[in-house]
Amino acid sequence: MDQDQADRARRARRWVTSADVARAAGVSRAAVSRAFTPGASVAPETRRRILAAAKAVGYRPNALARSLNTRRSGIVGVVITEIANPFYARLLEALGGALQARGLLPLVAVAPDPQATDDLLAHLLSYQVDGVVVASAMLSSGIAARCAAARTPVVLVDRRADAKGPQAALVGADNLGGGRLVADLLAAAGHSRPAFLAGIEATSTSDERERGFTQGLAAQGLVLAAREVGRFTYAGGLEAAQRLLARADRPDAVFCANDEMALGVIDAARTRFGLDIPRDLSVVGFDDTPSAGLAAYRLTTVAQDVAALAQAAVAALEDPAASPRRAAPQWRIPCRLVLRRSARLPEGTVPAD
Amino acid sequence: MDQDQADRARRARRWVTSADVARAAGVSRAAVSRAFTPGASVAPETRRRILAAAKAVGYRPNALARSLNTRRSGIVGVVITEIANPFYARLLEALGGALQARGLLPLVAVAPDPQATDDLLAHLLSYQVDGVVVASAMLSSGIAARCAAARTPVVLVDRRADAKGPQAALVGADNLGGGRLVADLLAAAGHSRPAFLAGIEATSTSDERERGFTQGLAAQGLVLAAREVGRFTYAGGLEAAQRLLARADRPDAVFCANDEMALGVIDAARTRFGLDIPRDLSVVGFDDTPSAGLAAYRLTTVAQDVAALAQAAVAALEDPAASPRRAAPQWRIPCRLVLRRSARLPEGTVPAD
DNA sequence: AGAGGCTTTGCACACGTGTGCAAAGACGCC
DNA sequence: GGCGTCTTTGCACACGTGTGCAAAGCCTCT
Repeated sequence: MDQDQADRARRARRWVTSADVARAAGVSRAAVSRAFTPGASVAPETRRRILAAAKAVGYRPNALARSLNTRRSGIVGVVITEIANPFYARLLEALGGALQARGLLPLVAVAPDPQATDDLLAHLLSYQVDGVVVASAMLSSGIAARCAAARTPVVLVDRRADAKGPQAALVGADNLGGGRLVADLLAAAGHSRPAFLAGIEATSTSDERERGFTQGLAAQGLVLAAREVGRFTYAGGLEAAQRLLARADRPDAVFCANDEMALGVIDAARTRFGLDIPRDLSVVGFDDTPSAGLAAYRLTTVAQDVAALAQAAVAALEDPAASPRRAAPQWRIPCRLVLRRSARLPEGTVPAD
Repeated sequence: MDQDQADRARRARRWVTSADVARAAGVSRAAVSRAFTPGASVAPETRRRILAAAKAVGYRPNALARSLNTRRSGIVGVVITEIANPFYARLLEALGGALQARGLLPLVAVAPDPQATDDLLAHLLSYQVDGVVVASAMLSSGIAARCAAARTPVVLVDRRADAKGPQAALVGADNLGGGRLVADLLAAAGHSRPAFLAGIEATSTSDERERGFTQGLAAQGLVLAAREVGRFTYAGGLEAAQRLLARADRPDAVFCANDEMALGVIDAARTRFGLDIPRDLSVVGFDDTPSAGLAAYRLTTVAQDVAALAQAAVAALEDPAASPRRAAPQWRIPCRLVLRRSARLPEGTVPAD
């Protein structure tokens, strides 16, 4: 009696376990485990009875315990900075959806700065994550080696890895192609003095967009008239425009490495130089952020297919070839030009809105 | 010899475990465990030797196994919808930071719609999360009961729980106070026909902001001149403004339940009615989204202290009183008015930018 | 009816860690 | 030197689940 009472008191503090269900359904604990494992060998009638008993006592398998011996946690680590940046916010949302569609869940680490990535990644790794998605942060060679040792697939989204050490799989927008699209557009609209506004130097996204742009211009017989750096921010765009538009040979078009800087350029052009967009200056951005569609801007921009990006990242995770090795696989998602009104339109084209 | 070789082969596929470290350091496995537990009883010299050995073999404790018998996973479930909404994106970023500061990590579930919340929450719960933060989704009474049974603290951010069943702790901005701030501002600026643009009916955030607004107006001897609903979206704001501004007794000020709708109202007022903001119409938003600061809008708005919101949510999680019970504790974070140029300024006040 | 094959079930071990308990060792005091 | 106290260490069990293996049950075919 006393023993029973003590037992009851202890039970009350514990979770409902598979043993409770087994007792309730009159089967062994192994049968309960099998009832919750899709392909397992259980008689349909037994499974039904067990599931009913489980529902009655409010049982759900403990994912932690399950992970411990299946060696699959169902968790994917995600390292990301500046979620407040609309592009990364959309990416995270799409990534979450893509993971959930496969029964996975993202364990998110917000990196205050790129240096913090290593510690966070180590923390994520201690949860035996089934994979890691690193967005907007460098991957140090040290941590990459650890992932390789743990046989944990790593996917970099829109970033290139540290040159040294094992390479990780890479998923990203086709920045080169996007840059070329803009070059073609500006050339077709008859611009002659195109400028480029970079984000942060030595960033793969900014670099690739620039290379694609200049290559595209060259193919059309044009050269870059000016170049500035705007740190990927609105304020940076304002400042860069100040320098860019004060030049004697003012550019007649600016391609910005992201939308936020493009909005800054437009505002500076209007308020500080009294220019009309796009009559006096064409401005093109990158990302197709929500603000780009606002009536006051109607920014022509290059849209990334965020959903496809997320799908590819998850697919790369499941592909064993994604685990760090010598030859790093790459997935490149095509970009799409969104024609609005911040850039002069070539003959015969119509804006999206 | 053969046995040893087979053993070695199996080891190669396994993770580095505490037993490996114990062997390397010449101590028992228990000592290794204690070396990694801050307050545990180990001789300093022994701990040093063990940590050195651990570093040498590349050992990090398995968080899953640890969670299994400490009953603390170090994971906090976060249910959130529409991360793409800048306010929730900032919230998630702040939440991640606040959790990490306490050694916790957010396991994020993206709810495609409020109905999906229950399944996702159940999934999160199976990972024995130490707590759950629900943002932007209702909490059904069924799942609330399950959390209570599992003794898992639940915090609702900016949402009220289902009226029935156990209540969860609630953290949110002081929406009533925010609404009153706007009422006072508009009254002080001499407006006589204030309108309100609601987000989604029966949403606690929209309702509370409206109540604070109308109460504040009443205190100043004013009444609501008109009221519309805009679904919290830019497009909804455009449409609502269409109806609002076509009225014979056109309002001279509109308070919108969030910034996105406010931007829609401004754009509709300018492009479809040729109004000047703020000469012909004052517009005020809520949230202080990044777009609100853009030069083309300079939206006067009510800023929520997102960092404080996140801090409070984490604090509420750690407070045992936050676990579902009869009396639900509430945390209310004060709001701050950000004066820009989309609303007429009272005498003697100066805009923020 | 009996043999053979297939399905279903339970036992027992494994996953990697934390921790109560007791034993062993170190140290100071009389 | 002996005793008591405090620190340090190891044993062994617990956490909750999955799964290989063998036993048992069932069906079919001869």
